[in-house]
Amino acid sequence: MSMITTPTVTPPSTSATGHTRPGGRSARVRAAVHRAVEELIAEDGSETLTLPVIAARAGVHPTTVYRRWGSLGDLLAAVASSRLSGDVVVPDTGTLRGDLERWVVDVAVDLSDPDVLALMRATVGAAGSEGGCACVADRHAQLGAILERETSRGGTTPDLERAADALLGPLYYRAIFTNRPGESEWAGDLVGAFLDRGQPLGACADAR
Amino acid sequence: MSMITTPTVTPPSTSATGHTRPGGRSARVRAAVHRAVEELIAEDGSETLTLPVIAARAGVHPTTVYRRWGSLGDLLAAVASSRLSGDVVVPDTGTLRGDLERWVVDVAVDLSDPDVLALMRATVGAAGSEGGCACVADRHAQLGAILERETSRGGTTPDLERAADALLGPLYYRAIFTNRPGESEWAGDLVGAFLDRGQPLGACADAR
DNA sequence: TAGCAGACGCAACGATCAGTGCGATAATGG
DNA sequence: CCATTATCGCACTGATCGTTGCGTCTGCTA
Repeated sequence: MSMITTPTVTPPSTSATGHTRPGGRSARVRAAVHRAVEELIAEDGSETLTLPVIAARAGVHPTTVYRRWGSLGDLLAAVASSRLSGDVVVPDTGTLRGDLERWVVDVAVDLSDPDVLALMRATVGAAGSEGGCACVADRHAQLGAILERETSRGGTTPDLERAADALLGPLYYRAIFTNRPGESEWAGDLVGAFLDRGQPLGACADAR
Repeated sequence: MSMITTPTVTPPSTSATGHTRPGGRSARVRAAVHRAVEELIAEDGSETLTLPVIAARAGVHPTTVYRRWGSLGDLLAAVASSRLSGDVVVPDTGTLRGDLERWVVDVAVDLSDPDVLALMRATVGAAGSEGGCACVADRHAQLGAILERETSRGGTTPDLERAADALLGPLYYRAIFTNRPGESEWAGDLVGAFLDRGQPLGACADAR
């Protein structure tokens, strides 16, 4: 097994809300609504984003959306949690550095998509702290899996919190609070700055 | 001069929109609307946050809010830019490390306020990328001032971008995407991890 | 002090939203 | 294959939003 998928939920196929009836029509409605949310956010950027508009785009009655998801925040959190999960697999390059570098670059590439950014912003704004957690929960789990595998290799691994601070922190900070999404090159340097801690001060600017 | 204030705008006193008439009534209306936004966000957390509600809380006619600020996103960006600026001064402790440590702790304390968090989340969600920039523009300028002063002392300073990634990144990442706002102790360690780069891997977890 | 112009309040309009019973449909389990 | 029940569509209502035109007020300037 050279690739392990993310250890989050989504076990079988469609993965509805996971409660009662993940059958055919419900899954179809869910997919349509999710796609409508992504499309609308990609177009208007969370302006004039209301439940009736989403329902109309999805070809679904507004009542359905109100009943299944309740509020716009919950719907956005669900869409974000579903969209931002599962599309990044954790590679196994044999070394911790290689795993981190490839994974960080993948995350940076994903974060460079304006649609993903708009979805994350809207989710954070409408769903509060739980929305923010929904955006990065999967990434946190992936990072934990990478570190855990290094542990199973017998290597010494840094703390998960520290790794999240040093890697996820700059990535998401740049994505949300600045206009430069951060290129792949810069993301790779992030891993170097985190792992290689023997360089003198000031040499980090051109340490590549 | 032992303290230098932030080098952003807000030169004289009230600082209206800066366009034409910063006089008495306009400033009063502006202050009332700003306070209303902060109060409402602190209470309901950006749920049911609309312009008529804000106007009613501020004791101002909704038309005024619509005409002066236009959209909810612009209003939130203005409030955030005003609220998140000027309340943190850049101390001068004599050393780069001391300046950074005190400033980072101040930022962490400010970010531990739930009201500030709610305001930032709402701004990011409603105002898009410019809203995010408005939230951290002042902090970026303060960090630049700290580094610039170290340069004027003759010391060698790290890159501003790197410093923002290593300090602002974890701070705002934790504030927005997690529920743990990050204590002062942890914030101080951030500076150490950024400046002291001679520790072996894995020792950072208990490097305090 | 007097005129000017920007800023505000008022009232009204159309449009849309959020929410609620009720019947119909289709997916699940025996 | 059939009963059950979760899920969805439909029609409807009250409430609120966003916007506009016009008159008034007040801060600025000659």
